[in-house]
Amino acid sequence: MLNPEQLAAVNAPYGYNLVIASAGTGKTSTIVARIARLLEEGVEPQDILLLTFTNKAAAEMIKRLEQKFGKKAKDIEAGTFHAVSYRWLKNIDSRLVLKQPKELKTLFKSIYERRDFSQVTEIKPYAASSLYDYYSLYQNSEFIKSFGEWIALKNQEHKELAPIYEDIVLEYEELKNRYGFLSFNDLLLKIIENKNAIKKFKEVLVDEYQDTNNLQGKFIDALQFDSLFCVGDYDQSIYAFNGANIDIIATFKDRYHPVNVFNLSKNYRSTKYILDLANRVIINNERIYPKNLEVMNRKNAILPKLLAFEDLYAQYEGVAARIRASLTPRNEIAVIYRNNASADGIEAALREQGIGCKRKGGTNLFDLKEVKAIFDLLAILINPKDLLAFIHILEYAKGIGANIAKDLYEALVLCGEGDLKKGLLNPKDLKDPFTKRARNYQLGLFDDLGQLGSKSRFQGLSILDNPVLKHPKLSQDGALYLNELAKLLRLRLKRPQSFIEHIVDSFIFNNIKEQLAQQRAKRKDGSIDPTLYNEAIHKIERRAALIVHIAKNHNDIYKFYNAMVLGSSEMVQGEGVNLLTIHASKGLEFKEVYVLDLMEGRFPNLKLVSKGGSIEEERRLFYVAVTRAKEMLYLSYAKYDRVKKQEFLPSRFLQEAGLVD
DNA sequence: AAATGAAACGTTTTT
DNA sequence: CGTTTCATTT
Repeated sequence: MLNPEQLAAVNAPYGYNLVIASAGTGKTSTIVARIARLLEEGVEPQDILLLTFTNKAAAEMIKRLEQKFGKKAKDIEAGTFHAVSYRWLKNIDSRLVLKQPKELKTLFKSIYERRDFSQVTEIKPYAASSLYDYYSLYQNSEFIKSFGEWIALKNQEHKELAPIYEDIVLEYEELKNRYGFLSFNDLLLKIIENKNAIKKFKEVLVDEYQDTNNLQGKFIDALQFDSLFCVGDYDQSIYAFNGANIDIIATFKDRYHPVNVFNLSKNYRSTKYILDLANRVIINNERIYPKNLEVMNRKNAILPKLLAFEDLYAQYEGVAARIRASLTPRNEIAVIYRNNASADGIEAALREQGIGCKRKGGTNLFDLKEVKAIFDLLAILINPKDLLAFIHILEYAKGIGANIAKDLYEALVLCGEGDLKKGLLNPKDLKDPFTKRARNYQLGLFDDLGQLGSKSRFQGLSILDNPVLKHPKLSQDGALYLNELAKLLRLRLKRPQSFIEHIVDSFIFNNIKEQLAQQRAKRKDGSIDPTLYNEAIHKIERRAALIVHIAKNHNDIYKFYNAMVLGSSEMVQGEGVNLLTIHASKGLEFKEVYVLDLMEGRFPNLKLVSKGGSIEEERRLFYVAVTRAKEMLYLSYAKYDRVKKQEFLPSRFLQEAGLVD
């Protein structure tokens, strides 16, 4: 049932509509009802675009609409900015390959490391990783200045270095292009470039509008629509580090004419005590518009409780003990923290007390070597020129490192006329596929590659006639790996599930499995612990089976691969108590909430504040954290860290909340 | 150029 | 604590 405020928003005329929806005011229901109304009015589902912050949020809203409208709700264009961009780009080019940010960072770093900064200035240059982060932030926020200009303006001390930075970025873009990689940012940038390829929508709805950054803002500008419906809350903007620009929601009225602004002020989620506490703290931020929340939840109001502990680990144990004693169902309890570093402590304490829990984010499935290997093999299968995946796989062959792998890659691409797979299976018979290297030798830039070897060094391989086998430093193992890779590539498969099954059954994957298990079972003296070894093998096989299982839900191999890149962090495994960062908790609600590590320095995270963050943003984080709670809220801190021998003061937010003096 | 073992390092948040 | 980097040997 909708209240009059919600109804007013739902019935807004076509045009520019902004809904200010504070925490717990039924934002999702309002968006769902708005879409329902559009459908009832006869708007075609495919003419509605719903942009959300996570794919899970989009899926939930569509699910609710399906209950009322059946299958037709699935035709609504819905998802994150990135997921939707990907879907559209796929219509233009069906073979896109997304890369994990971590991988791209490695590529970036390899370019960075070839530069010499020492001649230019005394200033210590940004580390490769920071420079990459700055570049990503630049892409998300700046459209007029060049990267060099932008970074020079941001930090005058680096002005001398800016041309080098800019050159690195240029080369990075070039390489990314050559290897056929797309980053998350590229998805949006490409859509903005190709805006004519996108059809016109009747209405575009944007959820979590306060966390829109300039790139996403530009994306919305690139769309054609009759009507725009944005929903957000200034006090819940917590993505400044990703370029989220609070001005976008604040200047909505100035950028569009005429606008209708709706305000949802009735909070259905939390009790009065919880809301009062949240408001006492957020009031310390400058107000853009007044906030008078009306409390609708009047049941069992329990006072929020401060939990103070002498030591960090006493805190984790204490919170776990409380959860064990709690009568609330485990999956309605959440433990929320500012920094992922808090997660291990609380997870261990919960496990120790036999309490199941599920963690979102943190250990990405993709971070596991065996999972990475599966997807690298898949990448080689579907991307004709994936250098990084090729190097990663060949590095498991004895006698091959990054350098030889790169030689082989370039030679294969040369023999395959731009296609790695062709170079391996149907190579042009070049006398010397390593000419590039030889030319460098003539310039005196590199050591001699040595005499080309003979292909007949190797026997019994099905790729015996491949000219890249002439590489003088290629080992038996290396040749064997290339041969096995060729066998894998020769398969003509369709369904993602068969792809993954064949990868998992392959010689290469089993060899990698063996190597990883041995590594993981190694004792200090170098011997292998057989129990650990069997355990490791078992774990790897279970994970491989999990990937096969996930693949069953997909029909298109490209879509499957990219869905894994786009959505791997949204997957959660396990049952029980929810462990989340504040950022991950956005949009969720729980009956009972614990906020951990409320110490000055850690939360607010003052290191970040000094590096360009802001105390206001930290305060909004606190606001988001406490407003996840429906009935019970526990705020916890420790006075001392025994391991780091560090004393803590309670967070200033606890003072502002009136819980400590 | 690769493999191995020893030492240092560092820890923000997400699509 | 586990990963990343460095130094040494082959």
